[in-house]
Amino acid sequence: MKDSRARRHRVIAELLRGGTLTSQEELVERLRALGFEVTQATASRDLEQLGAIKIRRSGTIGYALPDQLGSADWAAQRLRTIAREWVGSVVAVGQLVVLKTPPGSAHLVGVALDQVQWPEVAGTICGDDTLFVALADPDTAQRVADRLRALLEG
Amino acid sequence: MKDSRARRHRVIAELLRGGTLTSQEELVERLRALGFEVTQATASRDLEQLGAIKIRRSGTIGYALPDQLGSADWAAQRLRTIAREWVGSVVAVGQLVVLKTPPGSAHLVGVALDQVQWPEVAGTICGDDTLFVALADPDTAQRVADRLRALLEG
DNA sequence: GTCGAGCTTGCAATATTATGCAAGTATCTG
DNA sequence: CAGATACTTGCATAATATTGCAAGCTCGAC
Repeated sequence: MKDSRARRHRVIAELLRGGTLTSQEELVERLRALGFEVTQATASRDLEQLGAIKIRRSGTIGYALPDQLGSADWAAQRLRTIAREWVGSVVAVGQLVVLKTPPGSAHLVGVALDQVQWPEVAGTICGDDTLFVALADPDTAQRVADRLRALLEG
Repeated sequence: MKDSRARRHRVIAELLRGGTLTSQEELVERLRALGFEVTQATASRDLEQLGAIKIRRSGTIGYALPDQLGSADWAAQRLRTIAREWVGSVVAVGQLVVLKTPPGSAHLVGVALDQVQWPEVAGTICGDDTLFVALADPDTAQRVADRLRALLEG
């Protein structure tokens, strides 16, 4: 039984990538199905060693590797939740979209926006309560502003 | 008591940025000190709504906002842990550093490496069991390779 | 082989988190 | 204002996760 832990970790990393692990008990079961007999305590330690994080997105719980935070649906949901709570206004001006937030909260929105990785978005920069989103041209800015506004309502 | 939740969320976001929250109970206490009387149940829901994640780095538990994963010490520790387990060899060749990992695990290492954001590293690209790290020139490559090797031993 | 140091794991108990439900509040409609 | 609807929160409890400890391995030195 030499270094079964390394193999196990490799498998866990794949499972995490799959993105459907909702509890350590579930991980234990999945591992058992693959021939690894371990307990939940070990699962806990394994997840720590892999640097896995626990995230919750509207209702469901899950473990993930840090890089998966950019994964499309999770990022989109987060942007939606965050934007609804924190964004006061959305205005397209020239090639920019300007968002207003409560004081000190622009950064929060900026990060969520960065993480969805919309291809049109060249970059964002946050002040204290204001956020600039840089687009290629006024048309694109208009489109992105519309999409953001839709997000706030939908 | 109108929309105290929005204010509370703002405060929580700041506390998260501080980076020292280790449990929801602790969050409740910190909030109480700031004049917000809520229970752990609410703290749980608040953290979900903010999209906070739970991370563990060698020993300590903590909550964070997703963007803080890049934060220096956490990223460094993760790289170290990951590299030790997954990196087989480190070779500098010309302006590249080439890392070998077990099959399928290169990506894991690549992400950890991206996240530490070493300034010399121009970029990384991962195959299945191989990882190229691009540097400006052979000298830099040599230095980075050394640093990586030090990480594996230390 | 035998001993010891250093790891890994399970067990069991503790600690922490999540959530169904009901009560309390605000909001809207007429 | 009355009634309906939608949110937010606490309480209590269920569900999950973490950890001290002791047992069992592995490896290297003698």
